[in-house]
Amino acid sequence: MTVKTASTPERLVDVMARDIQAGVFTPGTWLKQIDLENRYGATRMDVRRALDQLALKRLVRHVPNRGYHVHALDGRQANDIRDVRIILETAAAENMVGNVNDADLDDLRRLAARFDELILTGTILEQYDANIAFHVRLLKLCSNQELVNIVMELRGRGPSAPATQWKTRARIEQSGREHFMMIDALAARDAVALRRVLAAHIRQSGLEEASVIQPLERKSG
Amino acid sequence: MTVKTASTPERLVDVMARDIQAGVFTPGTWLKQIDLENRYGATRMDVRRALDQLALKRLVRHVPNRGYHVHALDGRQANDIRDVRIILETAAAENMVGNVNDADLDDLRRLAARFDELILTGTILEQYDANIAFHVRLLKLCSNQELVNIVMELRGRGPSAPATQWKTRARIEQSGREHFMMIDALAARDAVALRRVLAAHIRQSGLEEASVIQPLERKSG
DNA sequence: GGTTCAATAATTGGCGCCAAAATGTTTGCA
DNA sequence: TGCAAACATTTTGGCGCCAATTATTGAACC
Repeated sequence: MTVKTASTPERLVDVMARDIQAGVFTPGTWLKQIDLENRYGATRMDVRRALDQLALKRLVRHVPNRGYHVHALDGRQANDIRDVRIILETAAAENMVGNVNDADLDDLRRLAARFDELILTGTILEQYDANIAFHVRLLKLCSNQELVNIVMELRGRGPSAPATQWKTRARIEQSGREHFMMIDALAARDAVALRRVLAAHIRQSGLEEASVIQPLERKSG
Repeated sequence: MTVKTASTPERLVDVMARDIQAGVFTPGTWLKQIDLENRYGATRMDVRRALDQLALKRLVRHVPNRGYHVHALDGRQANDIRDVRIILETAAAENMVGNVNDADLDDLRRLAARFDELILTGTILEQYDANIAFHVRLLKLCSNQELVNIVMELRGRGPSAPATQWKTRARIEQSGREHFMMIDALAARDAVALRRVLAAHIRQSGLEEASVIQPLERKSG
């Protein structure tokens, strides 16, 4: 009863990470190794290796002699991750504006349009994938590959699961609009505008709440 | 013939990572599993697990059926990592200035003084540890724990190995001075100055070359 | 004498089994 | 009937062995 087969065992971590992020396993769920090897058609050793790596990525938590369970990050961690993403992605904005060309813009318009289509017609998972595709393409404009890798990892760890992220139809439609606002800012080579849209998009709040560079929160007492 | 024993298998990755960063294994060296289990007194399974996690951290590279070898990052990666560190640590400067208190400053002065002592009397590894201790204490001033974690990881991955980092006595002495400059900036609650010193410290170059916020490099043609 | 090919030795990597621990269930007792 | 203790089942986790692949050595041939 294998739902998804990972062609290479190397990619099992990615498939599992995607399932966790997409909300297939809800936070707190205990991930039994037998279930996982059935579901993914993998050997026990591969499952254990993947679990270890997911624990290193903080996506799951390991309790000795009890197993692995999906890690639900508390509000503080979610806040911290979101702030780091804003720092990095807004820092990359200037670089992206400097690197973008017409072919990039065409690609991005196509991917943004596809996301908008799927708002109406697609499943949650399809929307998730289309959103990722857009953002990966966007990040590729940044010439700092390490920054891209870190942002991608944070995106996976943060509360970006569709289940928790796109709570309302209004919110997901707003995300679609923001995609086009990013493209417009890129086309205009307007780094400041791009930073504003990015920060707002990451905050998942209206533009009016977003400032370009916002100091981190103080230590909570 | 176990050189270092890892009390808990959980920490084997950390010990190995530290050895790689400290230059015990030079880049390119093939890490034979048998040698590793002898050196660290670990089982083969633990060694393999640690190797996998180090590969995930990009500290070693895996070649199927040939083994793992220490990964030497090219100049571009080193650049990218350094730039990300500058972005994150300078972004944290304001937060650190806002959080610091007198007890923190005392700790930092003590650790900075210890580093300076070890410049004269200590081994390279002792200097390495003292330097890490100072920077860990400094980073603890930042209330964003995720940012701290990422910076620590980058610090491990970057070209921060003593062998490559502190090429000259002049350079390591300059590092010691910069530690105190950071403390002075913190004591004065001067975030701008702290950013300048941090950026220069990470760049390992004189202050005159460092700007507060420097745009990332363009895509190289 | 140099090159190629084959046999040997060494190393990696996967697979499975079995012990230890924990959870859930049943049974006995007050 | 409620609680507690012992048993059975499930699940994790470690350990070792053996096959597959690669490096190395030696020999034969050109």
